[in-house]
Amino acid sequence: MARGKVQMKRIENPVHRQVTFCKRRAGLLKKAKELSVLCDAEIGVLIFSAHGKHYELATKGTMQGLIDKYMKSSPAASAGSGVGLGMASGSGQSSDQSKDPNQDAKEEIGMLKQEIETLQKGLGYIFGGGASEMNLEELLVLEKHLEIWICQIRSTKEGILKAANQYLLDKMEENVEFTNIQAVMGNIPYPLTIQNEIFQI
Amino acid sequence: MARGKVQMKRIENPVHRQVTFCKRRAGLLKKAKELSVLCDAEIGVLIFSAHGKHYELATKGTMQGLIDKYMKSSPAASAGSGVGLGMASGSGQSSDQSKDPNQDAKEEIGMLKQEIETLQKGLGYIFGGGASEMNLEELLVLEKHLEIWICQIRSTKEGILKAANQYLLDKMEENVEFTNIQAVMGNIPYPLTIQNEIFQI
DNA sequence: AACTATTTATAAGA
DNA sequence: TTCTTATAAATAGTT
Repeated sequence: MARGKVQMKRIENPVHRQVTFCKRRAGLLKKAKELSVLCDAEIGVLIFSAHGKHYELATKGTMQGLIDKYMKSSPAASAGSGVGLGMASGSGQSSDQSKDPNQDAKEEIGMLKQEIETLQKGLGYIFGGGASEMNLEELLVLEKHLEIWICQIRSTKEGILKAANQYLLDKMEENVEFTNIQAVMGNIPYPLTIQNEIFQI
Repeated sequence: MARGKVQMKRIENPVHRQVTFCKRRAGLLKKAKELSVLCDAEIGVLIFSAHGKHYELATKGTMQGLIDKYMKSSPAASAGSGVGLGMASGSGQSSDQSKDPNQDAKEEIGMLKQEIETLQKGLGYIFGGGASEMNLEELLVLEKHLEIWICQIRSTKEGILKAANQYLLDKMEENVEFTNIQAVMGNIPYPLTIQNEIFQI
């Protein structure tokens, strides 16, 4: 907000990001306190930095008290899908007569958030600690895996192209004409078995 | 903060207080989201108005998840995992007035679904489209990304090694002796900013 | 950590 | 309420 607009995306420069984190964290906590004082509201703020450090603010009482209050007034968010990594999308929307459409929306939002959390966990697992740093050894392992992965992709690509050629040759013998190679490619099924192996380190 | 300074004390005029509450609440949640996105932090905000209505925001996952995390790490410093792949989620949830709660909810659901789609795509590329297959074009895209990723890893590796060399040279000048190169490497921090880029296709 | 040039947030008024 | 606008605050980039 000064000397240039800032893009609303993760700041990639770690130093810059850390500085901004400090500044904006202070700003956020200040704003929270002000809102609490001015409007007589009870406010809790929890901040977990990407590196695991945490900061908190609770106006009027303790964070624990606030959490208790939240637990009581919140529609007990316990889902536990246990999706895994081969999940299907979409949200289960109960179609039977539900009383309050607003309540429905809230439930759906809760479910979606749960699903997002699961997905993020899956990705985080793959990338080894999410936004944290990797050490040299981990880098080497990752590099090796990526190399293997690329090899397999290239070989799969080759397989696809060969299959496509064969397909075309076969069809040519049958005197079938094609003008749309995309359509042909789309018709060729092929197994893609490479990925599931890669990241089971 | 405009057209006159405001005293930092409870606003006595109820109408004025309510208006300010609305405005500043929105501002606080916005700031929280921004901090989360810019600095890759996980943030939860709980607001209880004086009259008991409550509002909440949880970036990255659910408030429940955040609370669990908070409970575990308790008021003390500790290391967390913090996944985060560079996307933000969350939104304010209100229990009473907003311009149009129904519209808000719909928008939020749309955003969350969008986010899930993005995440699934990321996972899908890795694990092969959920259970489905990848077409040639997708393979090419993936190959390209992997190539870029490997390049970045190699450049990061190089950076680490250079830093390590420099570190050793510096220490040698100080006549410090090392027998454990691992320990030395472990002391060298470096940024690894590659992950968040890769799957933002 | 300080310092500004700017961008944001927002108090008051309509 | 919502929009507008003058002004206070926050803060990005620099030093």
